[in-house]
Amino acid sequence: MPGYAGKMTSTRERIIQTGARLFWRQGFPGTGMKQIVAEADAPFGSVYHFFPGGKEALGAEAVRWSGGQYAALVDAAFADAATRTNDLATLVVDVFVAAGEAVRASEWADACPIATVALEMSSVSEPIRLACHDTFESWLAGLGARFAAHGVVEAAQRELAITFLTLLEGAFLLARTSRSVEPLHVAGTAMAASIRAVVTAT
Amino acid sequence: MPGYAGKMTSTRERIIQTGARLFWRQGFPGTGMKQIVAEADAPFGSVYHFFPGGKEALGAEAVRWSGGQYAALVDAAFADAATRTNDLATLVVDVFVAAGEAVRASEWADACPIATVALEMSSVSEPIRLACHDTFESWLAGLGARFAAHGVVEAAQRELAITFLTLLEGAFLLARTSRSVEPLHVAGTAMAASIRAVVTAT
DNA sequence: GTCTATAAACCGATAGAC
DNA sequence: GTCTATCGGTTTATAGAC
Repeated sequence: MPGYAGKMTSTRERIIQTGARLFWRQGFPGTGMKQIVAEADAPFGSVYHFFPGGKEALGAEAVRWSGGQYAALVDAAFADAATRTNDLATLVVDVFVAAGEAVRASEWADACPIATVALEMSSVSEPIRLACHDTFESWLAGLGARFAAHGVVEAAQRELAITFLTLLEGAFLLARTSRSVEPLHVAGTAMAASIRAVVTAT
Repeated sequence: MPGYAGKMTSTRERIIQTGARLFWRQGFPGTGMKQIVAEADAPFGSVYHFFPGGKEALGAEAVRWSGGQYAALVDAAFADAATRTNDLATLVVDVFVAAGEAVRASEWADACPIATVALEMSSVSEPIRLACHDTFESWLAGLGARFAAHGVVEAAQRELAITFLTLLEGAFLLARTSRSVEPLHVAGTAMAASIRAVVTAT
């Protein structure tokens, strides 16, 4: 579980990070407060001391924390792929393949850390929906900047970023249910096609 | 909620259809057996009479039922779009736009009927994961056949089908969290680019 | 097969001692 | 700020009358 191995400092941080990990794996309704404090090695009352808003407030905070962690992970994947190629279309194919290997390595359990919570809670909790929305938007901004660095014109940056995230999320879903990297590979090819379509048009 | 309005016959069918609707909206752990039987207007004991495997067995059955219903819905969307154009790339853009309007009309609540359950349960329940997997595969087969009817060569049919489903699922996720049809529109454009890339290559 | 009552465990949340 | 005990309600599942 890369990105979650950092040393845990305060009780509050330990609760957030443990919550983020459990919400990732089990979803929001599927994770109990009792399990969170138990695995965070914290007293039960602490969670309501630090999060007066209860489970909903903890969920929103955990989503935002996961978002920052995962952005760093994706950044690292891009940086690693950049050591092998400079062509953007080749680069994204490489990133999708790497994402597939990561999901396979987790035995098809760990893909996007917030997708499950987003689907479960977007029509139920406005604070959690907003946390997911803000997180996705921050990812899109990062992806757009990355495409810009590779010469993609400004008008196409956001569209390509949305295409990238959409393909990644959809492929994660199919990969987890099929226990196969095939959807990630196909998504990488599709992403390359979209990039080439934009580059050709300009 | 189109597709769920058919007359309900047996108690068993009523439980499956009500379960499917609630799992769609609230996810699997977020839906209680009590709520299902209450809304299905069935006695509580019936659910364990018809589903000795308990909630897990009902969940798998509900997923398979939803899969059939949704396939018919997507078929209808394609048929409707086909009254306006014969070009495959234009057709898929039309279908993605229509999907976006459907999600908007449900106030960003109803998108894919099984995606939430798939993410929640794929690493928890093997019967439910398999039901989701089989459902996705049946959708892919239907999409592949549709592309074949539009002249897509056999070697590219499955790849394009995966691209379509991946883009649709990812765009549904982003649309629900952002409350915007933008991801569906971008996904439609990306799908068109993939189709044109295949057609150009052959 | 239908339906009710209830078991046994768990849920989120709170009170209050320390 | 830490920790425990507990409340009231809910969960899945079962037992057993009809």
